[in-house]
Amino acid sequence: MPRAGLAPASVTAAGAALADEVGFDRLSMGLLAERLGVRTPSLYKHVAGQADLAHRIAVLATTELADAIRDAIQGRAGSDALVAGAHAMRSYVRDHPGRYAAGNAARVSGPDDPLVPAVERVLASWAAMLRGYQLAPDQEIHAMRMLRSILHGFATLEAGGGFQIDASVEESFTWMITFIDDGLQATTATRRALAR
Amino acid sequence: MPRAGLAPASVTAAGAALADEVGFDRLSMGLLAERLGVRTPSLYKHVAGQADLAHRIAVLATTELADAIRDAIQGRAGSDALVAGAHAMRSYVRDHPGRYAAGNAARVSGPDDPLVPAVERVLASWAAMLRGYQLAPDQEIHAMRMLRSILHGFATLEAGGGFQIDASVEESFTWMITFIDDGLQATTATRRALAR
DNA sequence: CTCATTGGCTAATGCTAGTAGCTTTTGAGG
DNA sequence: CCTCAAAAGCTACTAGCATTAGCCAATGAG
Repeated sequence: MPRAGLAPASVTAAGAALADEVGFDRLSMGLLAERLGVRTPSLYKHVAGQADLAHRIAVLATTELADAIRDAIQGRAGSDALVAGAHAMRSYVRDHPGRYAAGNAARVSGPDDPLVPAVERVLASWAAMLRGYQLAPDQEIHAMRMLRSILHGFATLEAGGGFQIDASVEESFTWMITFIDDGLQATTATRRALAR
Repeated sequence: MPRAGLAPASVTAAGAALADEVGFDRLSMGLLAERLGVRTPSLYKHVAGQADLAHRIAVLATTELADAIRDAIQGRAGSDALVAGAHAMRSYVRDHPGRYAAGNAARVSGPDDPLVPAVERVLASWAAMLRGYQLAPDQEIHAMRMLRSILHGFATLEAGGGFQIDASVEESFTWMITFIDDGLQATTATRRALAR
């Protein structure tokens, strides 16, 4: 019997690709094994089980998402950075719905969990982007949470087919980001006016 | 063997309660049967299977959510209605995370699916609330989608333990709703200024 | 060339959803 | 009060998926 040349990373990558195809909730060890041309028990030589596989996919997805957002924001500031970052995130979720679902389902297992730095990188990119708006320090956390809520909410509703009405989802997204941008600028402007 | 006096509605209600306790993803037929003091196969006399049970819980949750939002908005307008409706939704998801997850996982099965009118009632309440801001007609759909995104996103992130930093989640929510309210009012004001 | 390690396999276990078919309760109508 | 058909429980069983045990061949360092 010839070897398939698998490794934890390649199994994880194949699992992520499969999750994107069939949906994270339909991902099974048997299906993944079949896709890799191997029998189910062989997978256990590379990942500890389904929970481990899901967690590895989550780390992969979060890392990829962090990269995508960082690259999009790179060299931009203010509105440009917000628009670019937001679109990068939406694109990522649309292209990789299964991985993103894995990322949402994952829970941090301990202090050494590689998911922790991956999540921190995503948050750091958003924080860097928001810095361009020069918000009051005590408002940054609120703005950050709002941003995460709106982007995560839009992405998951879109992925779940939640936007049924026949109106451009693209247009709604742009409108929404403009709305947030205007509001953030107004928040800063108000603060400056009060400081005078 | 005495009868347990079950019915589709009571099985659904018990399933919803159990989902809230242990999480929607951990809900199983066996666990629900045990909770109801009955053997697993007996449940199939009342619901067609796990998929049917999940769908019934989704309909229940969506209906309850629609009621909660309608009651909160009742008799209020503008900012008051937004604040009340948003808080009602957040409270509902915090109190019933399992049901809400069932609602999110559900897909409309056909034109006679009772999930359809339930979802429509939720959307109708949000539409009624937004009417108080007197937005331009072509902006209403965008505002609606933004509102759904932000509330759904915040609720799911909160339910999933996504807000780790030691800052008041309550305060963030209030800040966020105020931000949206300000933006909606500014949108209307801008339109009025332009109309002059 | 040797041989320990690694990665594949088959076989078997256990858990969960779901089905078949039997029995008892229930309640409507004689 | 009796009859009896429908409904609601039960036990026993099947099927699918995750996982484990244990075997054997491929690999590569010495």
